[in-house]
Amino acid sequence: MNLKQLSELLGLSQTTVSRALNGYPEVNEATRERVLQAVKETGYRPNKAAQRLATGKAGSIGLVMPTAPGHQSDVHFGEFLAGLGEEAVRHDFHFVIMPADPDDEVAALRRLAISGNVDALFVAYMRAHDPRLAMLKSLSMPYVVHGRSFDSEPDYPYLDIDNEGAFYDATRLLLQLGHTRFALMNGPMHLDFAIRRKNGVISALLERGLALEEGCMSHALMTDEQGLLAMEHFLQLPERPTAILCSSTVLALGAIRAVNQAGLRLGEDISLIAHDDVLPLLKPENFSVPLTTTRSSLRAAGVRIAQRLIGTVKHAGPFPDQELWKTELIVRASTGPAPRP
Amino acid sequence: MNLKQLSELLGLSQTTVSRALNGYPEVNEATRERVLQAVKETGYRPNKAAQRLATGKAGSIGLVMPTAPGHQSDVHFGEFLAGLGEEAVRHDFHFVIMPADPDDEVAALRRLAISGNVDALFVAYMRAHDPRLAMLKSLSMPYVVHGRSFDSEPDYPYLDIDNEGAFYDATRLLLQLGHTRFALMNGPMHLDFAIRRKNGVISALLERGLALEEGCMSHALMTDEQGLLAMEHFLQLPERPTAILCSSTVLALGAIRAVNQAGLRLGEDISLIAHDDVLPLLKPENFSVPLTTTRSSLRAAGVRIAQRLIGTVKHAGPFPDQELWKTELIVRASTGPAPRP
DNA sequence: TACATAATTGAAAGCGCTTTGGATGCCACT
DNA sequence: AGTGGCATCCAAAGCGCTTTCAATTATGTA
Repeated sequence: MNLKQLSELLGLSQTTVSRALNGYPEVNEATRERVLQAVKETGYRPNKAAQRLATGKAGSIGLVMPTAPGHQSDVHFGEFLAGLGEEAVRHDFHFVIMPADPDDEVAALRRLAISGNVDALFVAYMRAHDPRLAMLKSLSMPYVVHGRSFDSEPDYPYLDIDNEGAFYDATRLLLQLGHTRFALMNGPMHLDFAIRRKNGVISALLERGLALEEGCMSHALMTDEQGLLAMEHFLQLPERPTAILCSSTVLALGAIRAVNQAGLRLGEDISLIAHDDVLPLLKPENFSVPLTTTRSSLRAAGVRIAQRLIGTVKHAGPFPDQELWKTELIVRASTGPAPRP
Repeated sequence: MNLKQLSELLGLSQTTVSRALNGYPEVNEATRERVLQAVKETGYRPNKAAQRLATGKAGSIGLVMPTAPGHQSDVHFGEFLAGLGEEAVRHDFHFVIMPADPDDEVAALRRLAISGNVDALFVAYMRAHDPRLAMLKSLSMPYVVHGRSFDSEPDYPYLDIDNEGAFYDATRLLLQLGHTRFALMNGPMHLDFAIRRKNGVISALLERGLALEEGCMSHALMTDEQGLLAMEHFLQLPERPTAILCSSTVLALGAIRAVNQAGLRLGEDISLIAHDDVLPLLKPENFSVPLTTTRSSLRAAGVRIAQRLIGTVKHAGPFPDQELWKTELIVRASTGPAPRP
């Protein structure tokens, strides 16, 4: 069933039927009713590809999903997607997800943009110097970036959390508890948030004349295995750190396994603060020793970004171009006074 | 840059350029080279919406993502998606994901199908009596179902794992270890796999003249909270079960928390076997007491389903219509002899 | 009654691509 | 010279929708 058939069925022109369906005012209410009725009966749905071709809009936002045979799926991605979805469903938007090898990000994003399949783009996993930004700027298609690139003054639309502030505050808390030997378990070094978090830690330490030792920093994929390995490494150091900052509850999961295996007690021998993206599967309060965290909901960020993206496409704006969310510091049992030597 | 402009630039007709690009044989090799060269220089990309409109194909597979404001994101979904993506990227396919309220599944799926945005559909979370099947059958669009509906002889393309066999085997193992009091921690009752797993347990028990008590069965969302609650309930029963079968490592996560909180030892006081979807975040060997599991990779299923779907769209078939994968039973430390009373 | 105005509806031209059904020229073969 | 076959290329017709421009009818006003 297409427009032509439907209009013939109704004895109307395609023009009128189209207008009736799209809520144009210049069509008789009685006629509109008839059309709507016929749609119900026939189950007619406009062909999206044709709509897009005609209007240039198609009610979809595009994103690239990093993937590869060895590439481990990322709960963070899924959680963010849930947020996007929650908002998208309210506006009858959908996503076009282009899977791409992580090495092929820029090209994949460009393909997606030029394909004419999407109205707006979303980009995550920002790198310190992200080549995608230049491309996005040249594109004349709405986009929002999750995170920031470290380069320069950000002159692009983004939503980010105050990573530096979060880890600064967390470090301060540990300092106040008397800790002096710190370690940072971070995400991949090339990612923007990792750098900011590191800076937050360093600047808080600097205020007390402390520094983050080279060996007390790990940069790795945010998986629990990596958390385990990093913590094992930290625990073997001659001057074992007592305060651990951790970029994700996923890393913390492994880290804590290592702590337990070493026969140490979390919150006593070792204090740990993790960043909590509010993953349903890893609630900090459900850890055997509840985790002190810096918290910011990834899903909420997804919702918000979808709002901005969809709003922009629908010209429902204006939206603030740049948002920086504060995180919450929530103290639970994984932090305690520094142990006496 | 569109086809017309490109062809004018080259002094060729749109026809020839189109053919050159799509690998048709009736175009001079020299001409084809020129076209390809021009594409490189101009960065021309065909408009997908137009291609789809013209050909009816657009290189995309569609799926519905259940979501709602309260709806917790599901790691299983993300993991499966990773599998789909891994295969899709090899064929330059993408997904169209339509987020939909779980109550609106059928309608959402229909919208997606009729939208003309996708070449094939994927459907998961099969229900015992799934209304989507009838719709899919009426649609004349390729699809593959993950799981089966319980209704009747399955006459539709599916990929499923042998849920009944898996839980039958798991139960047998526990029986051999001398257990007599069983409990089943299952997924939502209306889902097909939950019923099959239950049947597997029941039939193994029946062979020994045992039955699954009513109070020893829980049906709930597969979250760790629900696992905790269910296990707490089991542990309070007057005749406490000693053998637990568990539909997911996610449930097991919570269940084990409950076991620990009750001061019981996994693998001694309580034996537990969980089904393992091979989620990177929940490796059974990483649990404090490594988990005995029935294993089948969700991601591998995603890869395979994408293969079948894409293959069908590309007429690269034929593919077996129905696949039933055996699961592996992997014995680790969470199972042990039944405790002496 | 005559004419301007508003309310409805339609015909047809795109949107950017694929594909059918010819053209055209060139060669080999009778 | 006449014929058929090949290799190349092109004009134009769609695919299913939106939107411009114009036509038609109904309504109100002088």
